[in-house]
Amino acid sequence: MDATTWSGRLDPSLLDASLPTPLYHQIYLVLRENIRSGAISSESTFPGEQEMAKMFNVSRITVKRALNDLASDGLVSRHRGRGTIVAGGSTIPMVKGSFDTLIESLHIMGLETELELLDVTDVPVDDSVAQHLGVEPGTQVQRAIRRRKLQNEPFSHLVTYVPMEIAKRYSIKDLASTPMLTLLERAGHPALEAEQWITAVSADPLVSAALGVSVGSPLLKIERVMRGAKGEPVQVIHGHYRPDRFQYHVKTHRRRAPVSGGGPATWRDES
Amino acid sequence: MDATTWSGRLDPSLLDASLPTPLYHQIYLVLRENIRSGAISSESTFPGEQEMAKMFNVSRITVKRALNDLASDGLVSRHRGRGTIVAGGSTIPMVKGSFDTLIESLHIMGLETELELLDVTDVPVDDSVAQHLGVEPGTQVQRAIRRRKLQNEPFSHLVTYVPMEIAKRYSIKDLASTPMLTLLERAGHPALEAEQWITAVSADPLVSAALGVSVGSPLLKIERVMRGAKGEPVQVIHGHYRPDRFQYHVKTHRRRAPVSGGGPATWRDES
DNA sequence: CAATCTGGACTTATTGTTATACCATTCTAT
DNA sequence: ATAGAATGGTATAACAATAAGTCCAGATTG
Repeated sequence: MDATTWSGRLDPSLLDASLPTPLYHQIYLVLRENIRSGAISSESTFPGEQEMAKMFNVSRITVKRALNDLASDGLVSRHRGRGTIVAGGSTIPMVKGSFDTLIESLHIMGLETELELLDVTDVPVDDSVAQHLGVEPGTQVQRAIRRRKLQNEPFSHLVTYVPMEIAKRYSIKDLASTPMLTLLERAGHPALEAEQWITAVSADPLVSAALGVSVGSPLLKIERVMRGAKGEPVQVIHGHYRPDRFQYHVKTHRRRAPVSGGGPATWRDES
Repeated sequence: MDATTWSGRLDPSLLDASLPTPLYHQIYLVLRENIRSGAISSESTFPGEQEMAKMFNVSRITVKRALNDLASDGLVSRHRGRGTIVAGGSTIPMVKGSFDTLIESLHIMGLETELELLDVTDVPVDDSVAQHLGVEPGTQVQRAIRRRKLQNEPFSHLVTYVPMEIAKRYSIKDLASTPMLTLLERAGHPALEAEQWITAVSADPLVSAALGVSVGSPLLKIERVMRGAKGEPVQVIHGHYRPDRFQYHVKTHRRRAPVSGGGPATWRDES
């Protein structure tokens, strides 16, 4: 086996034909993920279209379309007679979020990224947000929709809900120019505690349009509740992040040496 | 407005027709996400098909198909003359991962969930894993593919890579019965440090088959490098998690009181 | 320079999506 | 009770997209 040729170890019989997603797009997704994760190293050459067609058990033209889509994304380059080559040096800027140093992380974000204020409206909260904010469903709160960019490329879509009594202590102008955490501090409700839930979701049309991704493509979703000195909720954030531009990074270490074969030990975050 | 009727605040003009994803599926995804996140409370009634068709600016039959798909997932119930009602009490068991108490979390998982050993093979590592393990690409390592279930429903797909010199200190039989962290301890390389990267990815055919989800559906992906006493990598895990059955939960608090308008403060995890 | 690899372009059968029109059931106001 | 107006369900048809077969063009390699 040639070291510069990717030896696809993909099980062919696993594409699902009973799906609304066309085959060529499924193949596109698989290959893109393999490229992004580094499982297919850059500068390496794919097997030919014919061979890949056999691998996936589809027609050659189906593979071709997937590869062409990758090429139009700039992830691979294709040349007659030479083959399809994984584009090297894909220096996509990547934002790294971190739990260890949440605030530093947010501050660095604030410095290195641009924030866009898309909308500010007072809305009645739905059940989920109401529960987190500790108010009755339907209560009016201030909803701000913001978008964060890195080098002019959007990577996160943020919907924040702030109780009216806190929100009325700053202006919409402030919102556009000042970090929200600072505004909350000034309003007398500094965020002291954060609780987060992290999942993955399909991009819905609203968010996908804002982030420039396809509807249904995977996004990292983070729901965050910020609480003040008395444990009172001061802010709820629903954040959606492009996984190709944003990644959460966590480093933990064990608190005490493990006992061989023993019970659970505890870990804590690095400082 | 009736309290039991969901007042859809969905922007109609945002469905993207220039995509491989059909309209009915985009609508399905949007509604499903709204139900799952709690934005549409359970027991509430949707507006009629006709009205929703206007909302999304599509034909009634397109909305119908989305709603039928939701119904066949058991998320809503539909009755002639009555309408479409969000199914209540969706007691889907959910596993909660946590960074704060990584090991406890893993131990609880080990107790409350079932682990399946799907495959153990010695394979040459790809570039990405090689880098994390600090070995040359192509070096042989032990790869174990495992699947974790909660109440017989799979929720995670785990691929672990262990250097051969560590792997040969335990048997495959051990692997099937004993937690991996315990095996590593016994092998003289207890995991003392963990580094994780969290993103979202589309399910590729291999993982989707193992987890029982559609190809292309969103999954939470966690890459974890475990290191020993001297910082030597002892294990690399590539984990894929079903977002409807697994969620990461993090609670952090600020280390010191913030200075109003001041510089960055630090946070750390709750203990 | 010829054989053979590579990807590209064209045509076509099939499938899937979406819309229009009409039917069945349930609820509600009379 | 009963009529009307909700609701969702079914049938048909136009249209678009997918995926396969076949032939063509450029590059590489001996």
